[in-house]
Amino acid sequence: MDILEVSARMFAERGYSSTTLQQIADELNLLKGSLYYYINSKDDLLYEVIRAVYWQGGANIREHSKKHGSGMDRLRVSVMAHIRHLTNNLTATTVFLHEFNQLSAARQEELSRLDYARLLRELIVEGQVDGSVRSSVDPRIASMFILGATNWVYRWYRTGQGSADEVAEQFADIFTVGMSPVRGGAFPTRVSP
Amino acid sequence: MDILEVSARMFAERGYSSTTLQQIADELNLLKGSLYYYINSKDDLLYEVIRAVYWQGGANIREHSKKHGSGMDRLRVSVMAHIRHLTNNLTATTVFLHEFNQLSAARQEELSRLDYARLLRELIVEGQVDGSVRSSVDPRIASMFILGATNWVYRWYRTGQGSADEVAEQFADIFTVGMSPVRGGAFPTRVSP
Amino acid sequence: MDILEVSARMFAERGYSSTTLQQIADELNLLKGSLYYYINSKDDLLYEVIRAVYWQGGANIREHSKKHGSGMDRLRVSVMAHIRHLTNNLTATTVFLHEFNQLSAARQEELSRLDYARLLRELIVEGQVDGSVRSSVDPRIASMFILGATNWVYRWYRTGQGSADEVAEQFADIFTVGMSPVRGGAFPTRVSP
Amino acid sequence: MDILEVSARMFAERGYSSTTLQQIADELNLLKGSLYYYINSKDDLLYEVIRAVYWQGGANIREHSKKHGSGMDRLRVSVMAHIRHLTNNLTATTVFLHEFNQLSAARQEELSRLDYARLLRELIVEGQVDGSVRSSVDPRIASMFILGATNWVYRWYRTGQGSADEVAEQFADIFTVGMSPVRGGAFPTRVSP
DNA sequence: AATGAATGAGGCTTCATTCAT
DNA sequence: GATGAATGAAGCCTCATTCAT
Repeated sequence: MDILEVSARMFAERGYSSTTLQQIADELNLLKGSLYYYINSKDDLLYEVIRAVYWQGGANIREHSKKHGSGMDRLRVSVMAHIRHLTNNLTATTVFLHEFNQLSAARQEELSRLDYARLLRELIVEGQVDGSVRSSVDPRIASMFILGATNWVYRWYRTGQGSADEVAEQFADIFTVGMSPVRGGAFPTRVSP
Repeated sequence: MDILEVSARMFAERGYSSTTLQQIADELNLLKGSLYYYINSKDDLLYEVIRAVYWQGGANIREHSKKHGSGMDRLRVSVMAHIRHLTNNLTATTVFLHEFNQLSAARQEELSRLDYARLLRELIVEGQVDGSVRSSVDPRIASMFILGATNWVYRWYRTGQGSADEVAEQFADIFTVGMSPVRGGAFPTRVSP
Repeated sequence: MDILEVSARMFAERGYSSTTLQQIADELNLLKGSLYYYINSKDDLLYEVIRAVYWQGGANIREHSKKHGSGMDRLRVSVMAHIRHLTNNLTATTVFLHEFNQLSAARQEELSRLDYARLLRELIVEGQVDGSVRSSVDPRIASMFILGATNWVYRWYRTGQGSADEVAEQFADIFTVGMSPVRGGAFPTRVSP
Repeated sequence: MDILEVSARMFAERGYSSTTLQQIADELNLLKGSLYYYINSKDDLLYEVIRAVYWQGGANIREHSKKHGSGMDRLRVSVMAHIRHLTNNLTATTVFLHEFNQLSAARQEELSRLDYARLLRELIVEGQVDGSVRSSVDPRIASMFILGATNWVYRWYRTGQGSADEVAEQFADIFTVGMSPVRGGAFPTRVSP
């Protein structure tokens, strides 16, 4: 069934609540009412789109976070893998990040059990234990920093304008260096704001 | 008029298109139709909320980007100021970041003339010229990296849980160090993805 | 007060129910609510505009219909006077003819007591008695014929494009000749339809 | 679909803007919203009603204007046919003549391409060329004279009170005689107005 | 004489959903 | 598997009218 594909694309393009079942049906050469042979509700459609990319994304991060290496190494690998995953699934990721809170409270709750930020936070903490991450870093804030940066990618990355690998590497270089223990000298001077 | 305040709060809480004028009117102890004494359309309400925080935010970044110091210094200062601005305007920022694309194409266009990312990108380029930013950094990608991280703040930052200053400093420390020219030695070894 | 003038003009231009009190107030540099210092209701405004031109028009016809001469002579004179009256009062006439049936049933009834068609019909009948109007003419149909022709004038006559007198004379020539007893010969041959 | 029929009747009876979709739906035993399964907007409903009778009317006149005979003969035939057409389509004609200017400017424009008055004017001019119409007649004014008389019919003609044929003949007799070249003598003396 | 803030009723339109066929 | 006709609830918006000041 490509109802999910079509729905994902349209939700991504014009937003969940601005997409009508009529439009989805048109795209599928079906009548509006006929959709209900396949779905139970518009809500379910959104849920399915989000759930799929959400679990895949989580599995992807988790898988890479279990590789060998320091905390920092595994953080780097996991985030790069995450960026590749979301650039490979741009429409679904867009829907996920944009329309998550259109889901019912119960479903939002359900999908929050797999907490991307927590996965990253744990890697940072492990990095601080093994010395690969600077101890002055606040794991909670830093994990949100990285997650925010990656979750913004769908807003500007367009296939064809530079490879996803390049983005992943640039991102990783910045936070890897930025969170490493200071080497060879003083910390950069602060400029008072 | 606190129609704007009330609207901003409700748009932030439940989304623009899930907020009804009925609900806004109820909150203000007005009849639905009475709102039209103050506004022209629901759309205008969204526009006003977004426009205000958008211009303030831009002015704030721009102002700080003109201070003295190296490109990196000014980048650090500007981003920290931006974080303080958005934590001080959480609801409006939420509406801005979540509902921007519910605006008419014309209004999106209008509000895109002031491009936050460009402001940051310019500072990065200037930093590369003056040597305060590592030359291997891609200004376009790095500016999006920082903007993404800061634009995610509204999703997890809640007043009372750690100060905004702390967030700003942690963020700045990471990208400042992360984008500096390498000091005293080799670049961290890449882990193949 | 030129509320009546302004209203008449706007009713003529965009129709009674498409004209809002807001628009009328704007034109008068008043606030919408302030109109109610002068009027009782929008309905009254329409009524006043129509009543004025209606009575004037009726008085005008009646006056001319009492002059000397044959029935036909007086019909001619009255209709020509009527045409001059309505071209001199184009906006009010437009409102009268276009919006008459937006009036309440009671007011329509009231304004129907002065029946233009009846005035014309009586002249035609008198003309048949005195021999100035062909006896084969049906007075009821002929009076409607003339009234229709004149009541259409407001739709195409524009000040400046030929004088009203010219229109009046052309009209009068046609129905005067057309309703006269046949002279000097046979009636024009009918073409079967 | 008898949505058009019902709508035409109600528009004729109480005017376009005083007719609500609620009333139309009630008449059809539908819910208000259900109408939109059949129509796109209230405006379209008006357009369809008018367009249909408008084209039919134009085609009817044009067809008869191409018959054989003098200009006057064809004018007579065409006008008589027009009267029969409008008496046969009283409600639609009423809507056409009363609500035409409630249409959007674009649609008014579109429907003005077929200009009834022009068709009549051309016949009059041809009549002047072939000698069947008096040369002193102003074709533009005379065509409006006839069109006005016929366009007024819907206001007073009621089925059952005299046949449409009778009306058509009376009308035709008046303007036919009235516009013929003078026979056997002087023009009727003018009465100075 | 006029303002300004509201009211309240009702209008057009949209849309997810249902259900007999 | 799918259609076609409808439902029903709700949404945005308009506007004549009121009334305290």
